[in-house]
Amino acid sequence: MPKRVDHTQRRIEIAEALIRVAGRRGLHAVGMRDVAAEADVSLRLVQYYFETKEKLLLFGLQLLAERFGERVAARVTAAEADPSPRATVEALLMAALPTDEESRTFHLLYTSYAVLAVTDQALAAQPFVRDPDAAEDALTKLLRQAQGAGLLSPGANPRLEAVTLLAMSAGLGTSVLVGQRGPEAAAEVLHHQLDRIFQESDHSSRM
Amino acid sequence: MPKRVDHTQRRIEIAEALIRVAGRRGLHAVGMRDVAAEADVSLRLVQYYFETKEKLLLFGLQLLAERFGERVAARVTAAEADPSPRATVEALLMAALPTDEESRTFHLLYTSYAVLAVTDQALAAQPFVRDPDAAEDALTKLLRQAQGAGLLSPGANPRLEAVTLLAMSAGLGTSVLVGQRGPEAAAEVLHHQLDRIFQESDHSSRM
DNA sequence: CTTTTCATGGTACAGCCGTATCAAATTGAT
DNA sequence: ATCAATTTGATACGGCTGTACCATGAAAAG
Repeated sequence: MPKRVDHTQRRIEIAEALIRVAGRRGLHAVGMRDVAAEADVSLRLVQYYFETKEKLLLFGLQLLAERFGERVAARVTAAEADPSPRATVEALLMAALPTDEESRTFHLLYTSYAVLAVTDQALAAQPFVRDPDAAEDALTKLLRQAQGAGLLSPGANPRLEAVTLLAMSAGLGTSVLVGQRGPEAAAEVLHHQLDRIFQESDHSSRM
Repeated sequence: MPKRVDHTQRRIEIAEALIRVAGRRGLHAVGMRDVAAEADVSLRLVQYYFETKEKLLLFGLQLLAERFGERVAARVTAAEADPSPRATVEALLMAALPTDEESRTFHLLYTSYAVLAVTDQALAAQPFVRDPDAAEDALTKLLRQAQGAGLLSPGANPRLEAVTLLAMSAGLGTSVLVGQRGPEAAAEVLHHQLDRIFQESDHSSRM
């Protein structure tokens, strides 16, 4: 048999090129030829590994979500060195803000995909909802643990707070993306909200 | 001189057609011919009133923002019949959620424009930031008034809460748009957040 | 060797897009 | 009525897009 190439690896390389060029010029502006040029391969090769553009986009979305999930997971894991549950929660939420170029690209492209999914059924069939739900579950779990440790303000509803925090984080992320405010300002808002939920200090009863 | 037509009116009609078809098929999928067909005029006419597609898009965005601003203002005004400041705030935030078709279209298109503006400088130059800032100012003002009336929880920061609420509303709106949750669930989250901010004596909360 | 099968390249094609061009109506002022 | 400004209409053009087609290079198997 002829030269064997790891298809999956090649597909990843090409999809990474897609993500790069889309992050620069916008998802709407990227064509097959742009991806080929960015990946430094021929147009035919892009067609070879992804028969159609739609499949390329789907794979790109998948890869994007995967990569970002890993990024968040890594930060959360790193934060778990800190015994404080709040640090973990904070790491999770902050990782979602478009602070550096990588997260900025993620935010931009994920939003682009989401907008497309509203009117494109092929994208809508993709697990767009699954990832946010996973984040919701993970955050809820963290909050529940904190609640078990008596760190949460009384009467807090972990799931509700998780939804609230994630919605805030997403909204703040978008506002940062469009330049309405800087990442620091967004972080501050998040921080303040965490202060409210993790009401550890002003509990004067120590018996 | 020939038949006099109100140019502004015609431009509005055509831009409305743009908004309709873009709300249905997505902004990325709409072309000049689609707009012409939707407005039931010839392609040439669309070119006549908007020399270029870019100008059409810009005008469409402008109209969209204007219309939505009026919508929100109308709801807020209507809510002001209710003496409770909270009702006004609630009206403002709820009007931004994609509950019916009109607000759904607004959310979809505004997000589409915002995403485009990140990589397109012509759109970025548009006052994308002005409108959110206006909403922020308006909401801050409302909260300050409520605070003056002693209705807010102690130590609340009106501006910070305004930013928080709007970010949440935007994030929740997106999640509703992509079908992650229903409008009722989003409203519930918002409602709960308002319960927290408006912490005074247990008012006779109607509804 | 040859053969077979995968991998790559170049290029052509049909279609759509925004825009430009060429005409023709319509209508108010002279 | 005539003229000319304004508004509408049909169509053509160049460019770009995704995809299909045909060919060739490379390397393992016979």
